Amino acid sequence: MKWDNVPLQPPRHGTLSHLARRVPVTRIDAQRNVDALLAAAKQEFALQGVDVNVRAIAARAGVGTATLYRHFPLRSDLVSAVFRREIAACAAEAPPLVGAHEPDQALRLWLQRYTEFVATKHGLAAALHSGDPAFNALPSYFHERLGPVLRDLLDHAQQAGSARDDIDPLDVLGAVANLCIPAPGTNDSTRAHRMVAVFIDGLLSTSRG
Amino acid sequence: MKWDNVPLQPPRHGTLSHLARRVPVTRIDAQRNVDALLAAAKQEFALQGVDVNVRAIAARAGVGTATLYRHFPLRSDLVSAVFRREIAACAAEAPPLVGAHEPDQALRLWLQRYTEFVATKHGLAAALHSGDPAFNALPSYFHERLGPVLRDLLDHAQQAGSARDDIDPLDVLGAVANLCIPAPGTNDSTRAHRMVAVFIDGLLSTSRG
Amino acid sequence: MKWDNVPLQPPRHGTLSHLARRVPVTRIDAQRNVDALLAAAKQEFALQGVDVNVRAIAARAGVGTATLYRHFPLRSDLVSAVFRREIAACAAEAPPLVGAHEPDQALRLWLQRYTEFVATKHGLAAALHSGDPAFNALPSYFHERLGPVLRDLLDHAQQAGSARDDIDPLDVLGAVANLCIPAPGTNDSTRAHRMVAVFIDGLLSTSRG
Amino acid sequence: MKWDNVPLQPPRHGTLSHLARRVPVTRIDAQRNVDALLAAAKQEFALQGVDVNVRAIAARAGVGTATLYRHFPLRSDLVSAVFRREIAACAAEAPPLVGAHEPDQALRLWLQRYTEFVATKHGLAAALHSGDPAFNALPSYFHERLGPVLRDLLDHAQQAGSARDDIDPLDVLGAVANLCIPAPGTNDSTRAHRMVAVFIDGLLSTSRG
DNA sequence: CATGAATGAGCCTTCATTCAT
DNA sequence: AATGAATGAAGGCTCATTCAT
Repeated sequence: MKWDNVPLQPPRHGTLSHLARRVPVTRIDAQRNVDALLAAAKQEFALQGVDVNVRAIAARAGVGTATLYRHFPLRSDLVSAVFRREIAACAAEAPPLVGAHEPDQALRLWLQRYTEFVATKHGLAAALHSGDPAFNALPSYFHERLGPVLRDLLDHAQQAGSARDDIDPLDVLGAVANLCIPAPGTNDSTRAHRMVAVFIDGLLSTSRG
Repeated sequence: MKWDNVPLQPPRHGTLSHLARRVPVTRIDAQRNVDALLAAAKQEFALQGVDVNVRAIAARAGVGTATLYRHFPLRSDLVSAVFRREIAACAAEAPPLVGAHEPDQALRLWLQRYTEFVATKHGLAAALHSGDPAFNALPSYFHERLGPVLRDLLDHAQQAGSARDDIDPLDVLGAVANLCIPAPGTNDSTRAHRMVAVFIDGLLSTSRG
Repeated sequence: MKWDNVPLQPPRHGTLSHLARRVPVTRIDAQRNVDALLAAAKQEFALQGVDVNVRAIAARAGVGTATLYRHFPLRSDLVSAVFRREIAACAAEAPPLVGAHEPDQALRLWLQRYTEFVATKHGLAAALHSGDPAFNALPSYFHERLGPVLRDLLDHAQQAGSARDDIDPLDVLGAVANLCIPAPGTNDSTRAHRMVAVFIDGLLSTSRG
Repeated sequence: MKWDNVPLQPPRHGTLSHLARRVPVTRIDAQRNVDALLAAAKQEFALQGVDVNVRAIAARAGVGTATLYRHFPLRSDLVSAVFRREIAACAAEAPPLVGAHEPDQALRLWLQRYTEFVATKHGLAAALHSGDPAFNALPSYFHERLGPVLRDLLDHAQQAGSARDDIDPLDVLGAVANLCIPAPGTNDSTRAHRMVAVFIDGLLSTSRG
């Protein structure tokens, strides 16, 4: 605990020989392990879901379990890191769509893109709702990155008059993620897209009972 | 000789006592335990999900674990038993709705009723997708009971021209169940209903992109 | 069918039936259960060994487990009862052999008969040595019935000069029983007899190192 | 390690440091646990038989149960490891005996040595016949190591004319092991040797009925 | 006397996490 | 910084035995 309170930039006086050790450089081998872990985790997540055995990930990465814990103390840290780039890419696709399509079509296309992302991460949506405290940090991460994006798309569609205005984008994010959970025993990759399409139709319908 | 013992034999003709052994009489204490187990399981399922610790259920019911296994050898047996009656009740609500409402409204009301049912069974939907073989039998049970019901409601709405006709009722059942999975850390009982309402709007929208 | 037994039941008129209850007779149905249990146990012993699941025996006999316990409080009671008759038959075969054969041949033939008996009782020998206290009473039962028989056969052979005289018949009984334990994974019904034959050769050899 | 503090990009060629990870170095503490487990298992096997409670072994070794599972995933792994060395030692005693004694005497002495080995492993023979799949690999291990040895001894004795030639060495191995099973409730360490002596006499007797 | 429901101790096994090397 | 050995708490399940009906 004490080490946590140490100043981030401790005073350096005296000789220079001890300075090198103070410099927080990422060692190359450490970085290699991080990369290997991310690659391994991504594969295992796809194969067995995000609640896969910790040792399986470490084994695939060719490192010890403690190494995994060093770099990713929380399970959610690992999941976040694995999907961070793809989430960013997903978010980055919105602006071009807004420029190239009508508001409702842009919304439609982006949500299908988001579906694509979630549906291919087997077990991700399920894990997000597992109730396991280890994943507590994940939803907020998703929300922070994708919430504003969807808010924007919804705003445009609402202004165009084609989308209902009583919906929280965060709810939509969660709902679509839920719809990506496959039915047990099935392996129909189109089902999620079809169900999401229905949901989007509902989002874009102005007359409702 | 046996004949000597004959007087010891109480008159058998005219009674069914000699057949009673074959009749599987439900003991009242056994029935009491079954009831206690169902009640306990229902509570624990709601609190911790259907994959709750077996001992927790038994403890709450005030019985030994083996007693639980005697009456419900498979986990899914217990889950089925817990939800069987409610599923039946859910299915039974459809005919009255068909008689009392327009087709689309009947569909809408029944799906919200189904939502009510699933949403209050915390962890049920998640467990259905757990991949645990113990739950393999559950989805088919749901489908067998509720599939035809929804098929009927959809048929009516389709004939009335208000519902799309390219949707499998089983998919709808699964999709709505998925939408009932609560967002982690939240406890918004209305969220599921709101998301399902959007989905229903999509179901009932004939013009789509 | 029970109706088949009906003719066995004579008409019960008279008024003394309430006195008959005082007479400690074995009720017919009780005897029927005992018989069914013995038959069932014999089959299960042969199929799965004497340490077979208690419920399997009761189930095959068509009675409850408690009924089994009532008649055979100890596991060994059941085993003893099952084999009692056959053991007696085995013992009874000795005198004729003594009369009809040379001493060594009588010994040889009877031991092979004993081998036949033990070898067909799968798991019996193993159970006798299981160390389970439930079987503590069994060996003495075997010894009491068969010990004197073998003692007699050995005495004759020793007097004829063909058998060694430094052997306890009880040890021989145990040794032969041990030799009847089949090699794991094998089902060679002749192996026990062959090994016992070697052992008998040793018993009957006077010159030894 | 010093090498770790060298330049951040240490020269890898010419060294094996990058391969070191692949080399399964046996940690001294791990080895200590393995030794403790083997010692504990040996004692527990002798006291309670090889199907003794896993926890008992771990407790006696002073380690957690999972540690036992790490080093010996299968029960048979532990049993094999415990007896492996002694079996090898037993096999190794044959050649000297062949060189120093007459063939029949060599056979006799070695079988008594084998008896010594088996007789002191209480419950081993019984476990070999337990039918538990965990022990399936054990008999073949015994046979592979000791079968050829006994085959050799028998060949010599047969060529010398003192041993019968119609016997499979594997059968002898099993028979002698069986003879080592102690009579229940007894603790006569000489009984096995005496019974085996008789069996050997049979093996070495050429005239038989 | 018969029943079979109830019991609960006890077993094996797995796995996230920590710690000595 | 990396390792992987060690941990021990759970959890599921079985089964001999007792007890209420």
